[in-house]
Amino acid sequence: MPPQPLDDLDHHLLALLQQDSGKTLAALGELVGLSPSAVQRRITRYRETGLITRTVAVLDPRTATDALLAICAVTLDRESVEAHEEFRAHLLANPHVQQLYNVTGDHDYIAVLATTGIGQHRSVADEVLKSAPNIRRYTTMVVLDPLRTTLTLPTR
Amino acid sequence: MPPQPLDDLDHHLLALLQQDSGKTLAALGELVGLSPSAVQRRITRYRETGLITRTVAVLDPRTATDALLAICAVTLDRESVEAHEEFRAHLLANPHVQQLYNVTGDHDYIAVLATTGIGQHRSVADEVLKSAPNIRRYTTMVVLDPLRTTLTLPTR
DNA sequence: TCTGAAAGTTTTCATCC
DNA sequence: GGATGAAAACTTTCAGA
Repeated sequence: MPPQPLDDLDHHLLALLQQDSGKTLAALGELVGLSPSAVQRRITRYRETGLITRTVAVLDPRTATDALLAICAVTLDRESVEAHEEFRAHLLANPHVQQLYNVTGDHDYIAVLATTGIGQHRSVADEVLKSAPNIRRYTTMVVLDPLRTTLTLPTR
Repeated sequence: MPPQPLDDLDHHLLALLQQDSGKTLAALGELVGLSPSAVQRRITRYRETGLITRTVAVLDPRTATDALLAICAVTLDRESVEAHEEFRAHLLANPHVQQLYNVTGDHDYIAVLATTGIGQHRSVADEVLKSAPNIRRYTTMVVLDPLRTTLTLPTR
């Protein structure tokens, strides 16, 4: 799948779709200056090339049933490939791991845990972190306010 | 807007919609055991109550034009309300700030910066962090691998 | 009050130019 | 890239449980 070069209209469309994918092809076309069929062709291409992986509904963490977010910085006690693989598999198996990043610096991983409250957080943290293999240490930061939560990526 | 209690069907629907909002009402109805119109009524309610804030297209950070993610932990040098307000406004004004959380612990904020490469990252980091008000210190962790990037929240 | 079904409208999809 | 017709989806309305 050759990652075709994007033109100005693509950048514009992708920005719009990342803000709101519920617009009709006609509405999108009006905004970017294309016919609905041209918009449709481009969106189909984004999907086929894997640029757009999925479209999802976003819940408001402030409205959602007492959503509790926590950010964990994790350092492994071994740097072997197997240790990392084990750790990743363990965390990715848990649906409460909303995000997981392998990062540079003092920590190896940053994980975002999403639960419905402090009670659930405790049990998930126990299961996900305490029982995870190869962890040297971890720090948990409870989210007091999710000021912005998007997955928007710039395309240029 | 009364945050109406959710029943089992609501939990099921919300989980499905957070995974893929592209399904048709008929397909969703089949999965949860409701008619398309009943499904639509519920989804409309989620939107009206603000539980679902938007539906968006998700770009693959690995496929997207050399997307570079970085996670910054920020500590402010003053704990005044004004200092926090200033800092938040400054960061939220920048579209490259993909996520921003106010957290407990040694740091005050965790920010996720999304750029198209190290060059853009430098300029954004300069603009967003160096010129931000009230920052005592910050640490930047470059994302080597975005193993999971969702905004999925559990509803129970 | 919520569900299911049907009618009317809009959007999407596929093929054409 | 634009346009058209067919298919599909969504929205609204209404009657029943």
